[in-house]
Amino acid sequence: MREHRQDTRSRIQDVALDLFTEQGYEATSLREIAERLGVTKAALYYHFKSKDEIVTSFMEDRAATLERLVAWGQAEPRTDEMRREFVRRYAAELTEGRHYRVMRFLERNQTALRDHPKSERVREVMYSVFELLSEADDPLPLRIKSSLALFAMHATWFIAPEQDYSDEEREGAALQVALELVDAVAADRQPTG
Amino acid sequence: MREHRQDTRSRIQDVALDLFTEQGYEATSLREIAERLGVTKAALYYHFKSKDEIVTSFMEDRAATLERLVAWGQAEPRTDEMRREFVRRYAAELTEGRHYRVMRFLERNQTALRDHPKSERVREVMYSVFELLSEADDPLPLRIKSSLALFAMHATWFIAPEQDYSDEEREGAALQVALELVDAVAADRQPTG
DNA sequence: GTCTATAGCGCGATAGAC
DNA sequence: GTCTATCGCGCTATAGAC
Repeated sequence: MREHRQDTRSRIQDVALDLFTEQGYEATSLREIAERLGVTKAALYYHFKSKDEIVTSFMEDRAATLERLVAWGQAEPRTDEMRREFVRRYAAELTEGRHYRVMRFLERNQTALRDHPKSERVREVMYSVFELLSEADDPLPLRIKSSLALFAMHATWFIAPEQDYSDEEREGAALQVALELVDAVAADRQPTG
Repeated sequence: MREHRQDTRSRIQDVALDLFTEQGYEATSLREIAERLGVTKAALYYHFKSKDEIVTSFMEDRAATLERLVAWGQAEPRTDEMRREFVRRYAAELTEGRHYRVMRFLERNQTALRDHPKSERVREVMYSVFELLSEADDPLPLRIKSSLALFAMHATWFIAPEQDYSDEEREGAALQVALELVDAVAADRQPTG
Protein backbone atom coordinates (compact mmCIF):
# COMPACT_ATOMS: atom_id res chain seq x y z
CA MET A 1 0.00 0.00 0.00
CA ARG A 2 1.47 3.34 -0.97
CA GLU A 3 1.55 6.02 1.69
CA HIS A 4 -0.43 9.17 1.21
CA ARG A 5 2.47 11.41 2.15
CA GLN A 6 5.88 10.41 0.87
CA ASP A 7 9.24 12.01 0.71
CA THR A 8 10.48 13.00 -2.74
CA ARG A 9 12.88 10.08 -2.99
CA SER A 10 10.07 7.60 -2.48
CA ARG A 11 7.77 9.40 -4.91
CA ILE A 12 10.48 9.25 -7.58
CA GLN A 13 10.77 5.49 -7.01
CA ASP A 14 7.02 4.97 -7.38
CA VAL A 15 6.65 7.06 -10.52
CA ALA A 16 9.75 5.53 -12.10
CA LEU A 17 8.64 1.96 -11.30
CA ASP A 18 5.24 2.59 -12.88
CA LEU A 19 6.63 4.21 -16.01
CA PHE A 20 9.46 1.70 -16.44
CA THR A 21 6.91 -1.12 -16.21
CA GLU A 22 4.34 0.50 -18.50
CA GLN A 23 6.60 1.90 -21.23
CA GLY A 24 9.89 0.14 -20.63
CA TYR A 25 13.10 1.24 -18.92
CA GLU A 26 14.84 2.52 -22.02
CA ALA A 27 11.75 4.16 -23.46
CA THR A 28 11.17 6.16 -20.28
CA SER A 29 13.25 9.33 -20.03
CA LEU A 30 14.12 11.16 -16.84
CA ARG A 31 12.28 14.13 -18.32
CA GLU A 32 9.00 12.14 -18.25
CA ILE A 33 9.53 11.08 -14.64
CA ALA A 34 10.36 14.63 -13.61
CA GLU A 35 7.36 16.07 -15.47
CA ARG A 36 4.93 13.68 -13.80
CA LEU A 37 6.33 14.76 -10.42
CA GLY A 38 6.25 18.44 -11.35
CA VAL A 39 9.99 18.94 -11.02
CA THR A 40 12.94 19.11 -13.43
CA LYS A 41 15.42 16.45 -14.43
CA ALA A 42 18.14 18.09 -12.36
CA ALA A 43 16.09 17.60 -9.20
CA LEU A 44 16.16 13.84 -9.71
CA TYR A 45 19.94 13.94 -9.71
CA TYR A 46 19.93 15.33 -6.21
CA HIS A 47 18.20 12.13 -4.99
CA PHE A 48 19.81 9.55 -7.30
CA LYS A 49 23.25 9.52 -8.92
CA SER A 50 21.94 8.04 -12.16
CA LYS A 51 18.94 6.50 -13.90
CA ASP A 52 20.43 3.11 -13.14
CA GLU A 53 20.54 3.86 -9.42
CA ILE A 54 16.77 4.39 -9.33
CA VAL A 55 16.38 0.80 -10.50
CA THR A 56 18.99 -0.43 -8.05
CA SER A 57 17.13 1.21 -5.17
CA PHE A 58 13.95 -0.81 -5.52
CA MET A 59 15.54 -4.03 -6.74
CA GLU A 60 17.70 -4.27 -3.61
CA ASP A 61 14.61 -4.67 -1.44
CA ARG A 62 13.21 -7.43 -3.64
CA ALA A 63 16.48 -9.37 -3.69
CA ALA A 64 16.89 -9.17 0.09
CA THR A 65 13.32 -10.35 0.76
CA LEU A 66 13.71 -13.29 -1.62
CA GLU A 67 17.04 -14.24 -0.06
CA ARG A 68 15.48 -14.32 3.39
CA LEU A 69 12.66 -16.55 2.16
CA VAL A 70 15.09 -18.92 0.45
CA ALA A 71 17.22 -19.09 3.61
CA TRP A 72 14.11 -20.18 5.51
CA GLY A 73 13.35 -22.88 2.95
CA GLN A 74 16.90 -24.19 2.86
CA ALA A 75 16.88 -24.63 6.64
CA GLU A 76 13.69 -26.71 6.50
CA PRO A 77 13.50 -30.39 5.60
CA ARG A 78 12.67 -30.87 1.94
CA THR A 79 9.17 -32.24 2.39
CA ASP A 80 5.98 -31.73 0.44
CA GLU A 81 4.54 -29.69 3.29
CA MET A 82 7.61 -27.41 3.33
CA ARG A 83 7.02 -26.75 -0.36
CA ARG A 84 3.36 -25.93 0.22
CA GLU A 85 4.28 -23.56 3.03
CA PHE A 86 7.03 -22.03 0.90
CA VAL A 87 4.56 -21.26 -1.87
CA ARG A 88 2.11 -19.73 0.64
CA ARG A 89 4.83 -17.47 2.05
CA TYR A 90 6.03 -16.54 -1.43
CA ALA A 91 2.50 -15.53 -2.43
CA ALA A 92 1.93 -13.57 0.79
CA GLU A 93 5.15 -11.57 0.45
CA LEU A 94 4.45 -10.83 -3.19
CA THR A 95 1.36 -8.84 -2.24
CA GLU A 96 3.26 -6.63 0.20
CA GLY A 97 5.00 -3.34 -0.52
CA ARG A 98 6.38 -2.91 -4.02
CA HIS A 99 7.29 -6.59 -4.53
CA TYR A 100 4.70 -7.52 -7.11
CA ARG A 101 5.33 -4.37 -9.10
CA VAL A 102 9.09 -4.99 -9.03
CA MET A 103 8.64 -8.52 -10.37
CA ARG A 104 6.39 -7.23 -13.13
CA PHE A 105 8.99 -4.57 -13.95
CA LEU A 106 11.66 -7.29 -14.13
CA GLU A 107 9.60 -9.55 -16.37
CA ARG A 108 8.81 -6.77 -18.79
CA ASN A 109 12.36 -5.41 -18.96
CA GLN A 110 14.38 -8.62 -19.12
CA THR A 111 16.53 -7.46 -21.98
CA ALA A 112 17.23 -3.96 -20.69
CA LEU A 113 18.24 -5.36 -17.29
CA ARG A 114 20.28 -8.22 -18.68
CA ASP A 115 23.59 -7.00 -17.27
CA HIS A 116 22.27 -5.15 -14.23
CA PRO A 117 23.94 -6.52 -11.05
CA LYS A 118 20.76 -6.43 -8.94
CA SER A 119 18.79 -8.05 -11.70
CA GLU A 120 21.30 -10.89 -11.84
CA ARG A 121 21.03 -11.25 -8.08
CA VAL A 122 17.24 -11.62 -8.32
CA ARG A 123 17.61 -14.11 -11.16
CA GLU A 124 20.06 -16.15 -9.11
CA VAL A 125 17.85 -16.28 -6.06
CA MET A 126 14.86 -17.19 -8.26
CA TYR A 127 16.92 -20.10 -9.44
CA SER A 128 17.39 -21.17 -5.80
CA VAL A 129 13.62 -20.90 -5.35
CA PHE A 130 13.18 -23.21 -8.30
CA GLU A 131 15.72 -25.64 -6.81
CA LEU A 132 13.78 -25.72 -3.53
CA LEU A 133 10.67 -26.84 -5.39
CA SER A 134 12.56 -29.54 -7.31
CA GLU A 135 14.25 -32.83 -6.52
CA ALA A 136 17.59 -33.69 -8.10
CA ASP A 137 16.13 -36.49 -10.20
CA ASP A 138 12.89 -34.80 -11.29
CA PRO A 139 12.31 -35.40 -15.00
CA LEU A 140 11.81 -32.38 -17.27
CA PRO A 141 7.97 -32.33 -17.24
CA LEU A 142 7.99 -32.12 -13.43
CA ARG A 143 10.50 -29.30 -13.56
CA ILE A 144 8.28 -27.43 -15.97
CA LYS A 145 5.27 -27.85 -13.67
CA SER A 146 7.22 -26.55 -10.68
CA SER A 147 8.24 -23.49 -12.67
CA LEU A 148 4.65 -22.90 -13.75
CA ALA A 149 3.63 -22.84 -10.09
CA LEU A 150 5.90 -19.83 -9.59
CA PHE A 151 4.83 -18.27 -12.83
CA ALA A 152 1.14 -18.58 -11.94
CA MET A 153 1.62 -16.22 -9.00
CA HIS A 154 3.38 -13.61 -11.12
CA ALA A 155 1.08 -13.71 -14.08
CA THR A 156 -2.39 -13.05 -12.72
CA TRP A 157 -2.38 -9.68 -14.44
CA PHE A 158 -2.39 -11.12 -17.94
CA ILE A 159 -5.33 -13.45 -17.32
CA ALA A 160 -8.61 -12.06 -18.60
CA PRO A 161 -7.50 -8.46 -18.06
CA GLU A 162 -10.81 -7.07 -19.26
CA GLN A 163 -12.80 -8.93 -16.63
CA ASP A 164 -13.29 -7.27 -13.29
CA TYR A 165 -11.76 -9.71 -10.88
CA SER A 166 -10.49 -8.08 -7.71
CA ASP A 167 -6.84 -8.29 -6.70
CA GLU A 168 -7.86 -10.61 -3.87
CA GLU A 169 -9.66 -12.98 -6.25
CA ARG A 170 -6.66 -13.07 -8.56
CA GLU A 171 -4.18 -13.64 -5.75
CA GLY A 172 -6.34 -16.36 -4.20
CA ALA A 173 -6.88 -18.17 -7.49
CA ALA A 174 -3.17 -17.95 -8.40
CA LEU A 175 -2.15 -19.38 -5.03
CA GLN A 176 -4.69 -22.20 -5.42
CA VAL A 177 -3.32 -23.13 -8.85
CA ALA A 178 0.28 -22.92 -7.61
CA LEU A 179 -0.53 -25.28 -4.72
CA GLU A 180 -2.33 -27.68 -7.04
CA LEU A 181 0.76 -27.78 -9.24
CA VAL A 182 3.21 -28.54 -6.42
CA ASP A 183 0.77 -31.20 -5.19
CA ALA A 184 0.58 -32.69 -8.66
CA VAL A 185 4.37 -32.79 -8.85
CA ALA A 186 4.54 -34.47 -5.44
CA ALA A 187 1.97 -37.05 -6.54
CA ASP A 188 3.88 -37.71 -9.78
CA ARG A 189 7.02 -38.47 -7.77
CA GLN A 190 5.25 -41.16 -5.72
CA PRO A 191 2.69 -42.76 -8.00
CA THR A 192 2.06 -45.51 -5.44
CA GLY A 193 1.28 -43.04 -2.64
CA MET B 1 15.66 -24.24 -39.86
CA ARG B 2 17.62 -21.37 -41.34
CA GLU B 3 18.80 -21.74 -44.92
CA HIS B 4 22.48 -21.82 -45.65
CA ARG B 5 22.20 -19.30 -48.49
CA GLN B 6 19.92 -16.35 -47.93
CA ASP B 7 19.29 -13.10 -49.65
CA THR B 8 20.35 -9.96 -47.81
CA ARG B 9 16.82 -9.08 -46.73
CA SER B 10 16.40 -12.42 -45.00
CA ARG B 11 19.83 -12.21 -43.37
CA ILE B 12 18.95 -8.78 -41.97
CA GLN B 13 15.76 -10.27 -40.49
CA ASP B 14 17.62 -13.11 -38.82
CA VAL B 15 20.38 -10.98 -37.34
CA ALA B 16 17.90 -8.33 -36.16
CA LEU B 17 15.60 -10.91 -34.58
CA ASP B 18 18.49 -12.44 -32.67
CA LEU B 19 19.89 -9.13 -31.45
CA PHE B 20 16.48 -7.66 -30.60
CA THR B 21 15.72 -10.75 -28.52
CA GLU B 22 19.11 -10.92 -26.85
CA GLN B 23 19.71 -7.23 -26.08
CA GLY B 24 16.29 -5.68 -26.55
CA TYR B 25 14.78 -3.74 -29.45
CA GLU B 26 15.68 -0.29 -28.19
CA ALA B 27 19.15 -1.28 -27.03
CA THR B 28 20.04 -2.67 -30.46
CA SER B 29 21.18 -0.07 -32.97
CA LEU B 30 21.12 -0.43 -36.72
CA ARG B 31 24.88 0.06 -36.60
CA GLU B 32 25.23 -3.22 -34.65
CA ILE B 33 23.04 -5.12 -37.09
CA ALA B 34 24.95 -3.70 -40.04
CA GLU B 35 28.33 -4.47 -38.49
CA ARG B 36 27.41 -8.09 -37.82
CA LEU B 37 26.40 -8.41 -41.47
CA GLY B 38 29.51 -6.63 -42.71
CA VAL B 39 27.64 -3.75 -44.35
CA THR B 40 26.80 -0.17 -43.37
CA LYS B 41 23.64 1.24 -41.82
CA ALA B 42 22.67 2.87 -45.09
CA ALA B 43 22.52 -0.52 -46.78
CA LEU B 44 19.78 -1.63 -44.37
CA TYR B 45 17.67 1.30 -45.48
CA TYR B 46 17.70 -0.02 -49.01
CA HIS B 47 15.90 -3.19 -47.81
CA PHE B 48 13.71 -1.71 -45.06
CA LYS B 49 12.18 1.76 -44.77
CA SER B 50 12.81 1.94 -41.01
CA LYS B 51 13.90 -0.03 -37.94
CA ASP B 52 10.22 -0.53 -37.15
CA GLU B 53 9.62 -2.13 -40.54
CA ILE B 54 12.17 -4.86 -39.82
CA VAL B 55 10.01 -5.86 -36.85
CA THR B 56 6.83 -5.63 -38.90
CA SER B 57 8.28 -7.95 -41.51
CA PHE B 58 8.70 -10.96 -39.23
CA MET B 59 5.68 -10.27 -36.99
CA GLU B 60 3.35 -10.39 -39.99
CA ASP B 61 4.16 -14.03 -40.62
CA ARG B 62 3.53 -14.96 -36.98
CA ALA B 63 0.18 -13.14 -36.86
CA ALA B 64 -1.02 -14.74 -40.10
CA THR B 65 -0.07 -18.24 -38.95
CA LEU B 66 -1.84 -17.78 -35.62
CA GLU B 67 -4.94 -16.41 -37.33
CA ARG B 68 -5.14 -19.46 -39.57
CA LEU B 69 -4.85 -21.78 -36.58
CA VAL B 70 -7.54 -19.88 -34.68
CA ALA B 71 -9.82 -19.99 -37.72
CA TRP B 72 -9.45 -23.77 -37.73
CA GLY B 73 -10.32 -23.99 -34.06
CA GLN B 74 -13.31 -21.71 -34.33
CA ALA B 75 -14.76 -23.87 -37.10
CA GLU B 76 -14.49 -27.00 -34.95
CA PRO B 77 -16.94 -28.03 -32.22
CA ARG B 78 -15.72 -26.88 -28.80
CA THR B 79 -14.91 -30.31 -27.42
CA ASP B 80 -12.11 -31.53 -25.18
CA GLU B 81 -10.58 -33.39 -28.11
CA MET B 82 -10.60 -30.21 -30.24
CA ARG B 83 -8.65 -28.48 -27.49
CA ARG B 84 -6.11 -31.29 -27.31
CA GLU B 85 -5.67 -31.21 -31.08
CA PHE B 86 -5.43 -27.42 -31.02
CA VAL B 87 -2.59 -27.56 -28.50
CA ARG B 88 -0.80 -30.20 -30.57
CA ARG B 89 -1.05 -28.03 -33.69
CA TYR B 90 0.02 -24.95 -31.78
CA ALA B 91 3.13 -26.72 -30.48
CA ALA B 92 3.98 -28.14 -33.89
CA GLU B 93 3.76 -24.78 -35.64
CA LEU B 94 5.82 -23.11 -32.95
CA THR B 95 8.83 -25.25 -33.86
CA GLU B 96 8.67 -24.28 -37.52
CA GLY B 97 10.42 -21.38 -39.23
CA ARG B 98 11.00 -18.30 -37.08
CA HIS B 99 7.82 -18.69 -34.99
CA TYR B 100 9.37 -19.63 -31.67
CA ARG B 101 12.02 -16.93 -31.97
CA VAL B 102 9.37 -14.33 -32.80
CA MET B 103 7.34 -15.26 -29.71
CA ARG B 104 10.44 -15.03 -27.55
CA PHE B 105 11.22 -11.64 -29.09
CA LEU B 106 7.68 -10.52 -28.28
CA GLU B 107 7.80 -11.73 -24.69
CA ARG B 108 11.10 -10.03 -24.02
CA ASN B 109 10.14 -6.74 -25.66
CA GLN B 110 6.57 -6.32 -24.43
CA THR B 111 7.06 -2.73 -23.39
CA ALA B 112 8.96 -1.57 -26.46
CA LEU B 113 6.29 -3.10 -28.73
CA ARG B 114 3.35 -1.88 -26.69
CA ASP B 115 1.94 0.36 -29.43
CA HIS B 116 3.22 -1.58 -32.43
CA PRO B 117 0.26 -2.49 -34.71
CA LYS B 118 1.52 -5.99 -35.52
CA SER B 119 2.25 -6.64 -31.87
CA GLU B 120 -1.32 -5.69 -30.99
CA ARG B 121 -2.55 -8.02 -33.72
CA VAL B 122 -0.58 -10.92 -32.21
CA ARG B 123 -1.84 -10.05 -28.73
CA GLU B 124 -5.43 -10.01 -30.00
CA VAL B 125 -5.17 -13.37 -31.71
CA MET B 126 -3.49 -14.82 -28.61
CA TYR B 127 -6.55 -13.68 -26.73
CA SER B 128 -8.72 -15.64 -29.20
CA VAL B 129 -6.49 -18.66 -28.59
CA PHE B 130 -7.13 -18.29 -24.89
CA GLU B 131 -10.88 -18.03 -25.53
CA LEU B 132 -10.80 -21.25 -27.53
CA LEU B 133 -9.33 -23.07 -24.54
CA SER B 134 -11.90 -21.60 -22.15
CA GLU B 135 -15.61 -21.94 -21.50
CA ALA B 136 -17.71 -18.86 -20.78
CA ASP B 137 -18.39 -19.89 -17.19
CA ASP B 138 -14.92 -21.17 -16.29
CA PRO B 139 -13.95 -19.88 -12.85
CA LEU B 140 -10.68 -17.97 -12.50
CA PRO B 141 -8.45 -20.89 -11.41
CA LEU B 142 -9.43 -22.82 -14.55
CA ARG B 143 -8.69 -19.79 -16.70
CA ILE B 144 -5.26 -19.53 -15.12
CA LYS B 145 -4.53 -23.19 -15.82
CA SER B 146 -5.54 -22.81 -19.47
CA SER B 147 -3.21 -19.85 -19.81
CA LEU B 148 -0.39 -21.81 -18.21
CA ALA B 149 -0.84 -24.50 -20.85
CA LEU B 150 0.01 -21.93 -23.51
CA PHE B 151 2.79 -20.45 -21.45
CA ALA B 152 4.40 -23.86 -20.90
CA MET B 153 5.03 -24.18 -24.63
CA HIS B 154 6.65 -20.75 -24.86
CA ALA B 155 8.77 -20.96 -21.76
CA THR B 156 10.86 -24.08 -22.15
CA TRP B 157 13.94 -21.94 -22.59
CA PHE B 158 13.91 -20.64 -19.02
CA ILE B 159 13.59 -24.07 -17.42
CA ALA B 160 16.92 -25.42 -16.19
CA PRO B 161 18.87 -23.51 -18.84
CA GLU B 162 22.20 -24.88 -17.62
CA GLN B 163 21.14 -28.50 -18.16
CA ASP B 164 21.71 -30.01 -21.53
CA TYR B 165 18.26 -31.03 -22.64
CA SER B 166 17.84 -31.13 -26.38
CA ASP B 167 15.29 -28.96 -28.16
CA GLU B 168 13.27 -32.10 -28.88
CA GLU B 169 13.19 -33.07 -25.19
CA ARG B 170 12.08 -29.59 -24.21
CA GLU B 171 9.39 -29.39 -26.86
CA GLY B 172 8.09 -32.85 -26.02
CA ALA B 173 7.98 -32.18 -22.28
CA ALA B 174 6.30 -28.80 -22.77
CA LEU B 175 3.63 -30.34 -25.00
CA GLN B 176 3.04 -33.11 -22.45
CA VAL B 177 2.56 -30.59 -19.62
CA ALA B 178 0.28 -28.41 -21.78
CA LEU B 179 -1.90 -31.42 -22.60
CA GLU B 180 -2.03 -32.45 -18.94
CA LEU B 181 -3.22 -28.97 -18.06
CA VAL B 182 -6.03 -28.86 -20.62
CA ASP B 183 -7.04 -32.36 -19.47
CA ALA B 184 -7.04 -31.20 -15.85
CA VAL B 185 -9.23 -28.23 -16.78
CA ALA B 186 -11.63 -30.54 -18.65
CA ALA B 187 -11.80 -32.86 -15.64
CA ASP B 188 -12.45 -29.93 -13.29
CA ARG B 189 -15.40 -28.88 -15.42
CA GLN B 190 -17.07 -32.30 -15.12
CA PRO B 191 -16.15 -33.68 -11.72
CA THR B 192 -18.72 -36.45 -12.10
CA GLY B 193 -17.23 -37.65 -15.43
C1' DG C 1 22.91 -2.49 -53.88
C1' DT C 2 26.19 -0.35 -51.10
C1' DC C 3 28.91 3.54 -49.92
C1' DT C 4 30.35 8.34 -47.32
C1' DA C 5 28.72 12.14 -45.01
C1' DT C 6 25.70 14.51 -42.28
C1' DA C 7 21.31 16.39 -40.65
C1' DG C 8 18.41 16.61 -36.63
C1' DC C 9 17.02 15.15 -32.38
C1' DG C 10 16.50 13.58 -27.50
C1' DC C 11 19.00 11.50 -24.27
C1' DG C 12 21.82 11.11 -19.59
C1' DA C 13 24.45 13.85 -16.98
C1' DT C 14 26.84 18.12 -14.94
C1' DA C 15 27.83 23.11 -13.43
C1' DG C 16 26.61 26.61 -10.81
C1' DA C 17 22.97 30.11 -9.18
C1' DC C 18 19.50 30.63 -5.68
C1' DG D 1 16.40 20.90 -2.59
C1' DT D 2 15.30 22.70 -6.90
C1' DC D 3 16.32 25.63 -10.70
C1' DT D 4 18.33 27.18 -15.72
C1' DA D 5 21.52 26.23 -19.08
C1' DT D 6 24.38 23.40 -21.57
C1' DC D 7 27.69 19.68 -22.92
C1' DG D 8 28.62 15.59 -25.51
C1' DC D 9 27.03 11.62 -27.33
C1' DG D 10 24.69 8.02 -30.17
C1' DC D 11 20.77 7.33 -32.35
C1' DT D 12 17.35 7.04 -36.67
C1' DA D 13 17.06 8.55 -41.00
C1' DT D 14 18.29 10.87 -45.49
C1' DA D 15 21.03 12.78 -49.60
C1' DG D 16 23.61 11.80 -53.20
C1' DA D 17 27.96 9.55 -55.32
C1' DC D 18 29.42 5.23 -57.39
